[in-house]
Amino acid sequence: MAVDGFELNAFLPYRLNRAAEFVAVRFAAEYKARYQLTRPEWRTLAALGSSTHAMTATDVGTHSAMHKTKVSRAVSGLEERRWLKRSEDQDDRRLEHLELTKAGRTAYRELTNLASAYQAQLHDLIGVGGMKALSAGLEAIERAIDKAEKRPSRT
Amino acid sequence: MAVDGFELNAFLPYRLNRAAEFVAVRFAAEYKARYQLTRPEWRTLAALGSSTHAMTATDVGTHSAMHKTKVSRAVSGLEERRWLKRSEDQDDRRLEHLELTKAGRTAYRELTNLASAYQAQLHDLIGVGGMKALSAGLEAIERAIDKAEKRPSRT
DNA sequence: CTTTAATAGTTGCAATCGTAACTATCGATT
DNA sequence: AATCGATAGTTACGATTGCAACTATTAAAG
Repeated sequence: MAVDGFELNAFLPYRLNRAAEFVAVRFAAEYKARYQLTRPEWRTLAALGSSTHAMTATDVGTHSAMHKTKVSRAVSGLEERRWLKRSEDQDDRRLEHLELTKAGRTAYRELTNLASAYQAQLHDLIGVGGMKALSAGLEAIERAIDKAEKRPSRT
Repeated sequence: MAVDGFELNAFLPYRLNRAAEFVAVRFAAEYKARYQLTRPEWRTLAALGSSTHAMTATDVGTHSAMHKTKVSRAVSGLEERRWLKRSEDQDDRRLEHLELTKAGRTAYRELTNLASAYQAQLHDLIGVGGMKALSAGLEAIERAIDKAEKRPSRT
């Protein structure tokens, strides 16, 4: 269709962004309405809530692909709500370990109910096949991300 | 792994956003450095450049999943560079048809070279299988988006 | 040890964003 | 044809963002 060899509809960053935005907007509207949570806050809550052990802010950033200042502010926000508490690392006092409080875990559980319901809607929308393919494709990217995180890069 | 039934690593909005962000950041750095282009500007340029006919601002917005104010500003930016020209619709004067100028098409061609090179890198990074799966999955979402666009929704 | 480089996290500030309100125009209803 | 509701696009303004610079701390190099 294009004169030269480039096909925008096959260009991954464009397609991914479009899909991610489409899918995120509706869900964000839900938790924003119910909890006045911002996107970075939800993503931080999710990262912490899904982890069995405490994480540092940097961990949250790499796990969610968020800029460190975004994480920093989200952490402050969640702390003000008393959904999260920080604790200094004894060996390395630059680090702070982040953990959800009881209230935070409760909120997380409620949010995951919303999330599950939304995931089910998406499932209906794109079908089992689409879901499986997407999952496999995202896994491939996630492997690449992990690989890239060993050899560092500024985010 | 999670206590309840929710698995963040299987939650589509989170995964998509993460992947999209990872993939977009590196590419954005390239065209920002070479052309001082913002992301919305690149996306608008891309939408127009890949289309055979003129588009309205609304078209650009739905095609790229960008908010209309973002599109509006990106259009102004591209117009100032003289990469894009507007023309009023004769039948409906609310509409303006957007087209790239010669300079705009040239820029688009240069940008698509960058894009192709980047796409090749991604291809290497995630492999043929990952690429195919991802493509199939994204297609499923894109179909869903098109469907959703018939029955409207505020973006 | 002392100096230097690297890392974790925060913050000031300018740039960007999205909501809501606005202008202008069109189509439908009466 | 006057009114009302919808749509295209813009803009004012408060909120959010990311860059760069900063503090504090640790690791590495000499």
